Amino acid sequence: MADTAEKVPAAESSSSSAEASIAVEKTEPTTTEKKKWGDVEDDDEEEANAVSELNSLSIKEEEKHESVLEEPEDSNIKAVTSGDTPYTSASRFEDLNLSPELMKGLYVEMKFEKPSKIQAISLPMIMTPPHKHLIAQAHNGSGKTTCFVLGMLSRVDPNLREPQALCICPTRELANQNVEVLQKMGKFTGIAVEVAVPERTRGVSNMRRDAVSAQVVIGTPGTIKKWIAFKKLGLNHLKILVFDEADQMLATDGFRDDSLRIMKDIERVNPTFQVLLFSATFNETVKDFVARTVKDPNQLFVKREDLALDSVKQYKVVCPNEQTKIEVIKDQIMELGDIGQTIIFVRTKVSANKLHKALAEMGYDVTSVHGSMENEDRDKIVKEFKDCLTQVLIATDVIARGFDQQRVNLVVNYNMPTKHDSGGEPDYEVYLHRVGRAGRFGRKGAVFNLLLDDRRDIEVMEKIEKYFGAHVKEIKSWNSEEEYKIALKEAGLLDE
DNA sequence: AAAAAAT
Repeated sequence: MADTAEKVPAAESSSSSAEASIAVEKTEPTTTEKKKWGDVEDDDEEEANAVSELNSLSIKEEEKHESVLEEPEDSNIKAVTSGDTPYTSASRFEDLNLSPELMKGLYVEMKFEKPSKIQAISLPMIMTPPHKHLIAQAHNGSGKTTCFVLGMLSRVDPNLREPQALCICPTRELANQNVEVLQKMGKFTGIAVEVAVPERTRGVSNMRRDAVSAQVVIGTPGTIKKWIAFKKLGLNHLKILVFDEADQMLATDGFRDDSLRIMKDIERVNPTFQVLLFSATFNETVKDFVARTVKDPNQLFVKREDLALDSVKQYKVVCPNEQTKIEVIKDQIMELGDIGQTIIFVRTKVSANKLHKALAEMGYDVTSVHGSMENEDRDKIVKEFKDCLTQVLIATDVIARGFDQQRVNLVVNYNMPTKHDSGGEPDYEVYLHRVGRAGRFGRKGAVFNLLLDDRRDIEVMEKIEKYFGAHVKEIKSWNSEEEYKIALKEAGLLDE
């Protein structure tokens, strides 16, 4: 892997004046009977509220300021602890007892100043014995990656040349990205990381490799399973297992079977290992499952209405037909000039190819990425985009989650995200994740939802608005350049 | 349908 350090998210905890005013209530240690996450999140009854007041440290937004930069971490994160271990929110990295090498990585390499809100709350929970499991929900772009990467680095023994931390991700892109973050943050620690994703060379010689000696392994389910099966990934010293995009990793239509299998394999060897589950979204179904699967976890969560990023303005455009969508892309989106990078999400791989071809034939410089491409092509396209060599990327939902590129200011939903099985119901989680590709760490951004002029699309959009309690403004004429300009100015992406 | 990856 080439050195890609500078593309790695580095600003997760860069400070702003807004942060100074955030009050963190340090509640006394709570002695809590185990509370299922679902009990609290369904804040339908007073009972739930009572629980969260009594048993949680509740970190509240201190004041609403009309700041231009709305930081996602300004909003409420509720914590529910399990057991009687006291946790104190870490307002500074110094509070965490990290090694000097790790501190240097944070300050010098990552250029962090202090923990973001989710980091301040979750890191003590991750690091304090008896190392309880953790389920953590936090906004897109709020620094979740740092939480578990730092968690892994701090819990690993650099002198033991055995795998001790394992992180499982839904896509190779995400695995690679997390590896880069870990390498950068752990640069001075001497901790090694290995990425477990399908090799370029699909073939035989794969399993002739040596057993992994790196302390940290990050990868996708299939390859990890394979390494375990072939005894290339020893589990004897594994003490921490991380699921990135955990709701997807544990969803029935996701990677549930693989994930459970890996968990069981580890549990057999080491019953006391710690599990960390991170995502911006956890729907009710997944939540229930998680509550039954992971025992007595500490829990952090965000209310659905607080989850939409205020810094990203959302718009909808009703297009008379499919062809006009392409014209919108061509005449409006592609002609915008310098507003940063853009991701155009489409529903299928075929649409990705079609749109790519259509735009290329009109002379536009775009690239596209989806799961049927050769792995090395995928890597290359994504790297080019991260290096800012390309401005507009057409993509399926491969990169809907987690993809961190701070210069993405505009997301276009060429197709709205819908669930396949339930008759065109909106996929709320995917929508939120797509939107989250813009506005990383509180930056400004905009989303254009291109709707076909039929009931289905209109309804999907309405339901999404209702679900998140967010207003999505309409661009009244799909071909009015002026309206798009106004929208972008409003979003803060265009000057006068 | 997409995603991972190979039973």
